[in-house]
Amino acid sequence: MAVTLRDVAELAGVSFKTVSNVINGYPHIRPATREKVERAIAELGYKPNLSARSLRSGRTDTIALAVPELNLSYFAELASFVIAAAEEAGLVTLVEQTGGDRARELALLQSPRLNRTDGLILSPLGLGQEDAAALAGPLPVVMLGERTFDWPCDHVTMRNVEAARAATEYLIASGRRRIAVIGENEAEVMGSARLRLRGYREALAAHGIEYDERLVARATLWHRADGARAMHDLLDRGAEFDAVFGFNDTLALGAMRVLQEAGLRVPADVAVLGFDDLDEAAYAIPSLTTVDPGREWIARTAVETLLSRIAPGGADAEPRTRAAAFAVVERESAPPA
Amino acid sequence: MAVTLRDVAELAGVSFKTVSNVINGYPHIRPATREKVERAIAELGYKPNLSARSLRSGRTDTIALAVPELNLSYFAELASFVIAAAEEAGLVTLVEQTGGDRARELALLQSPRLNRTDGLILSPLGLGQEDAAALAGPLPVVMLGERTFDWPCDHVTMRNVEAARAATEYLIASGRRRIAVIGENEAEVMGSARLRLRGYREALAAHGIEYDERLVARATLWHRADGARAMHDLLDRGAEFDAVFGFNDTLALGAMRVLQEAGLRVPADVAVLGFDDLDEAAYAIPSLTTVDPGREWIARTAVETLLSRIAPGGADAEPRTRAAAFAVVERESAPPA
DNA sequence: TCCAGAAGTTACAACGTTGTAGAACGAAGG
DNA sequence: CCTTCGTTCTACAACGTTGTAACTTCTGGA
Repeated sequence: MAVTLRDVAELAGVSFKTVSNVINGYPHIRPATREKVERAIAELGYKPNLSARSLRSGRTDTIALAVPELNLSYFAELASFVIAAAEEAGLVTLVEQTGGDRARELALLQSPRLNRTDGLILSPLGLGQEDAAALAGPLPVVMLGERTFDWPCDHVTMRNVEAARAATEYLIASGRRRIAVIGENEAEVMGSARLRLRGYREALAAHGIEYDERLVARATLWHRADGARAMHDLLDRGAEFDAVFGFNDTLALGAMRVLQEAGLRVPADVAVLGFDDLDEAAYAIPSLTTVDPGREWIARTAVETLLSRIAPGGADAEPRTRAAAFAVVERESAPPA
Repeated sequence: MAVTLRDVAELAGVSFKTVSNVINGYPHIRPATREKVERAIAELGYKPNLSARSLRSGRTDTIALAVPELNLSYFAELASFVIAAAEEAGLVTLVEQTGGDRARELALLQSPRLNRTDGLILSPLGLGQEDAAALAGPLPVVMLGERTFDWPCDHVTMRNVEAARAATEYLIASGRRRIAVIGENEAEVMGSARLRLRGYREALAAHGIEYDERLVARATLWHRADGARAMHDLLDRGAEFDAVFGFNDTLALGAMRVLQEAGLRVPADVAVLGFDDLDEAAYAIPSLTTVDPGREWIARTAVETLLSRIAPGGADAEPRTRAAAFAVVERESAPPA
């Protein structure tokens, strides 16, 4: 039913292998032959069967991208960049959602689905050191997120600790002293939450401000609703603070909403600072001061790194870790000093 | 290098076809044989080669989802639901971004990439009636968006006209008379913009309010920045209005931001109403009154529709159109009467 | 005891492509 | 005119799976 190489070959009056050669840019073909073949291809509307091509050649020209959830804006924007970068390189992207769940992350790594893929970009939340073996397979994997475990794969990451420290110091520099944080999650062994908390604590320590556990609000998932809930917790328990650092923008925005519902003014009474620099942050009211973690660079670099792994001989290189530059983006919710 | 059926067969001491039968759930297999085979599969960590399976069987267990951009929150949330629904049905989702560009939409429809796919869910912006031929191929396509053209495929849609009319009537009922709209795009022959504008005009007409072109602001893309720009246009040209209806939430949020920058109070001076009910809308300040278009239902129904097309014999059925229920979600930016 | 039919297993041929090896052809060099 | 060597094209064999059809081996009824 579908048009095959043989159909094209017959119409062009050549062997089907010659058609294959034309398609694959084999150099030694007479211009006249090439033209005949190309005309036949156009006439029949031939499209190569990619399953057959993959089976034979081993290449799929497809990558997988696995994120916790696509309706977390950070991951949506990340995915958008990854897909665009992959497309530029001629690759299609298959998107998986893991829910940030260790079991689902592991299941994905074992899944035969990935064998229709040349590599995986994974943004893990649940995996730990004990899962290193699951990554040892032949499939190239690029991890998004700090190299906190000794996993045998490339990492493309943001500078969580440094950025969180810079963000906190920005608040301190603007005169805030009682800085609450939202997003701590002790279940996460070594993910962003822990690293950003560390940066926060380093900043406090560097400025002689005591770490106060009462200012730390938990949030396992990082939706707006979780930020709102966390802020309610803080308010309910009578915590006193003059700034809030949300471990991501959605948490910060959820919290900011609750602050204003409670009659507190942002930034007059409480400054709010986020992390991610979502498109949304610039349009919030007040606009959200936040950390730009270099999302686009991360996406492009992840694709690039994966491509160089996939390339012949690329599998042998030592695992690399590359970190994006970050910047505090000054806006209304936390004005500079 | 990879483990194949033959390796498993050898270890289990059966023919490789028997292994295939076990994997495919063929009923007539002795329990003892099945167990031997399963043990061998587990021991070798066998995973079927999906390219080979696709080549032979014609099925790919993959669907493609094409949206304009994943960093438009509406499409991110939609994609999240589609991927989840597909996964429940055992399908993997391949995500494409078209930029809402007719040429790229057409290119995708022609692309050999889709032959590694059992079907496509497409959210078109640029296609028109003249492109019907491009849809006539063998690949099942489910369109998201009103059946404004006579395309030979299924449609799963929101009730754009009715919902926009209801939204406008909601504003009218709350006492607003000068209602600006943001998002008109005459380049789009018959997309959401046109339909929502029609609903708006119907509502005005039904209440004896004259349609005033000066209250209509254009926006080709529907990012927050476009909403902000459109609102600047309205303000710059001295348009007088007591309400704004953004054709989607991001436009409305961008506009709301500019309104407040200009010193106008929402909703006291100007009511703002959006369309989409993004997660974000509930946390905006003020929270955004909007239309819930039934996004999750649309996503699930699109996957379901595509599945029934893919199923044997499904190709023959008449094209169906199914529309989601909608609801105006009352929030602060446009309080009820 | 034999036979029919079901249960259980296997052999073989595709699916459409690319890699390898080599055949046919022509041009250049002696 | 023969040899050599590139150019151009072709034949054949995979890649790993599933569909078809056939072959055994059982089971139960006459």
